[in-house]
Amino acid sequence: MDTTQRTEQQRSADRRRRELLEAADRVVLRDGPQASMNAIAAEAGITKPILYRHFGDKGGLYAALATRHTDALLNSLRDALDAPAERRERVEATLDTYLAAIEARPQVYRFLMHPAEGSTGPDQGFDVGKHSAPLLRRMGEELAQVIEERLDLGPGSQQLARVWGHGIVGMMHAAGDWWLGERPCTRAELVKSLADLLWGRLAAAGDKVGGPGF
Amino acid sequence: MDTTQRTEQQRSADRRRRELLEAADRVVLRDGPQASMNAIAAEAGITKPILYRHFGDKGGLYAALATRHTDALLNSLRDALDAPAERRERVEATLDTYLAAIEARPQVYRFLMHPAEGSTGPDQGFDVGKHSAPLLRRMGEELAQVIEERLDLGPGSQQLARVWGHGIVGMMHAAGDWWLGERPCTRAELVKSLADLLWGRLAAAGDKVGGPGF
DNA sequence: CATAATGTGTTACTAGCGGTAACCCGAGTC
DNA sequence: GACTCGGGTTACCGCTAGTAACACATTATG
Repeated sequence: MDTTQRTEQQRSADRRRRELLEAADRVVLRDGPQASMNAIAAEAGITKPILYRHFGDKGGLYAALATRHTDALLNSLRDALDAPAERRERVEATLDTYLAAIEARPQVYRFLMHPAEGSTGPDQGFDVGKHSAPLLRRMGEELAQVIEERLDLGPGSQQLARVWGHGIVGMMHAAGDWWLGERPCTRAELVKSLADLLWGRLAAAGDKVGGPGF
Repeated sequence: MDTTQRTEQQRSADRRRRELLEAADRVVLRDGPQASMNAIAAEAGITKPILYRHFGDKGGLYAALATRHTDALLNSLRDALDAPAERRERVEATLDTYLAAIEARPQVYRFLMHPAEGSTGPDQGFDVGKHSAPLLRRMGEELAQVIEERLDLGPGSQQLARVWGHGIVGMMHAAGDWWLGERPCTRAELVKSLADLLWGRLAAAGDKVGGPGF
């Protein structure tokens, strides 16, 4: 039988794969999104073609790497979302979890968010770009699912939940990106401000006296 | 005096610059964000070094191109924001303006949003990336300014307005990006859903019966 | 035991990118 | 006529993603 042999090889391949991913992780953490295949191969102590045998192309490597971090982050977010507390507290916890993650490892974050899909190569249409739902989309869909599962939104709830999921994720992302660059306030303040926004303070705010209103 | 001569040259240079930008526009509209300097030069009927003499590097060309479209879009948004109507209507008009813009010219939109900053070149740290506030930031700042000018937000209003500005822009962007890819509903529906989100319907919604609440 | 096959790795290459140095040529000027 | 000078080109550099072809070890098989 070659099944045992195949599993043996499979295991070995998986181990190598994990080693390569860890090396890639280190390089990305050091060099950011511009990490080149050469650099990653060098860090792993091997040469490029091996990387390509394992991951197909840069998109494949990106996908594998992204899936890892994405899964980890999504798990954290789910935990925050599932904590036993008031809705507002949960929202704040989720926002804070996300912001803490991007604060702790900005290089990884930038790699995930700005996958440098420019791909100087001649193959742009091939399978790069479609590799794995680029984190933002996945987060949006996940959040949409949670919203749709737990909130009573009346008719058209599914569509509404999806719009909100992507919208909220986008809000979180853009604000986080800006905050990470300028650090204009503490994380807690940012969380509170965003939660206030989601709680309708924009609609509730009064016009400034003398102004034409907004 | 050489002032007349200089203005003469200046005018000529400006004309060329505009021609080049229009050529670049055409290429970007056709090829998307991967438009190469070679392709742009070819479209303009000239060769690369001229482009580099005019714009410094790819970042400079991007900046010039982006500034153009960004200014146009920002003007449209300001108009929508300044229309004489209720706040809710203004917000909806602004959202709709943005979404209509990205719907009308998705290639340009993708070029502006995902500048392909990967920049395979060896110069990543030089001045690329810092060129011009990448649209999202500019929109965020503009919106923040409008919010801060017109709304009475109490203490810390400036910070709050900036967080909201970037957050709302991010929401609009992410939802728009997703919508543009999947087209799950009409533009009007999307606008209404987003406005509802901003109006606090998330906080106001009831828990789904039987569920643990959100 | 020799030989074929198979996985694992390398070197050396292609094609295309952003960016630049060096040259080239026509138009004015002394 | 020599001379600068702005606008243009060719030919190149160093880098990238990706690949073809070759080399070595191990293992299965005659």
